[in-house]
Amino acid sequence: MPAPLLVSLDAEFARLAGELAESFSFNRSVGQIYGLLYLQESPLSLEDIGQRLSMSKGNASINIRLLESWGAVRPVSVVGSRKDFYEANRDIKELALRRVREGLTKRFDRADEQLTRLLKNKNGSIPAGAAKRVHELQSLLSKSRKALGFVGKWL
Amino acid sequence: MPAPLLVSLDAEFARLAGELAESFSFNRSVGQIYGLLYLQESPLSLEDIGQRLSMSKGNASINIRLLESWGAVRPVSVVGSRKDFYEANRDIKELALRRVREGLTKRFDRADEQLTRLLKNKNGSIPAGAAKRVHELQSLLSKSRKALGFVGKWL
DNA sequence: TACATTGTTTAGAACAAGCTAAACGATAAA
DNA sequence: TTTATCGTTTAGCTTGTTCTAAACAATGTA
Repeated sequence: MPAPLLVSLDAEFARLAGELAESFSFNRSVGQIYGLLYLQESPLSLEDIGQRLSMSKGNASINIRLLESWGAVRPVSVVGSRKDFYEANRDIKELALRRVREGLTKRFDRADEQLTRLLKNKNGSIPAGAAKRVHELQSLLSKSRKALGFVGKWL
Repeated sequence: MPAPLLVSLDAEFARLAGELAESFSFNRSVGQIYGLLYLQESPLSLEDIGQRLSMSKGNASINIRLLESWGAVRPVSVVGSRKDFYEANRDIKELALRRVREGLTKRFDRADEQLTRLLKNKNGSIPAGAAKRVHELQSLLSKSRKALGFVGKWL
């Protein structure tokens, strides 16, 4: 299938959003969907989304629920229609900050916990140097967790 | 192959590092290699690394060069041996900050550039609302780029 | 020079992610 | 109740990534 010669602003914008999403290790579809909704004046249905982005409704369904779970899109009811409509939460700053904070907090906590367990399990058979380095790591984790509270302060 | 009952601190720590790396969308091997080197008292050769982590030397070679390109490990010469030896750069804070800053700067710049080109190409056929939103985006990008200069200030 | 030792590259196997199309299930309308 | 219209789930295809094993290249040594 040859690429279309003239694409709409929406489609092109969604394409870019898909690429950007991929560069952040999201999948392409969530980026395209969010990008499409970001520009709309009014909410779109799943069917709209699938058609405009040439993607299956199954795929649209899965990824719109992902976006919903992050608070990146909101379901909107439309009178006279049984369909689900969605609109974008355009506060990207707030969205991104929350996601970064939550994601990092979770991983830092998990890492800290695992290191503590490791030290406990191997207790007695740990070379002094290694123990020191693990503790340095935990100290960095602790500082990082605290610093997360200030993320976005300059935005 | 059954999992060994008693694993060394090194091996277990490398395993955790591999998992953590995966959670940050690196590959497992770079995490394991860096984790292994992080704890060592003295540099290890490629062969050492492959053996201790049960990975092929080809894989070790590729990923150690990746780590080297990030400044996460340093090659160290050892007198009396032809082998390449490596030690970890343990300044994780500096490593992570630089990587985050560089990665984000690159992506922000690219996105900004693409948006500008988009507006130019589609000029005339852009709804007012859409144009406003694209400009809001660019404004956020600009602020974010400036904020990157302050990342890590609280660490 | 011939050989041994080391790192790199390559071919392909194994695996994981993402997507489509179709089956399915639920719900509202007739 | 039957039918039509939706969203969700599933099975399987495609694609990209990661890894191993083996071939290869480079370099030092005898």
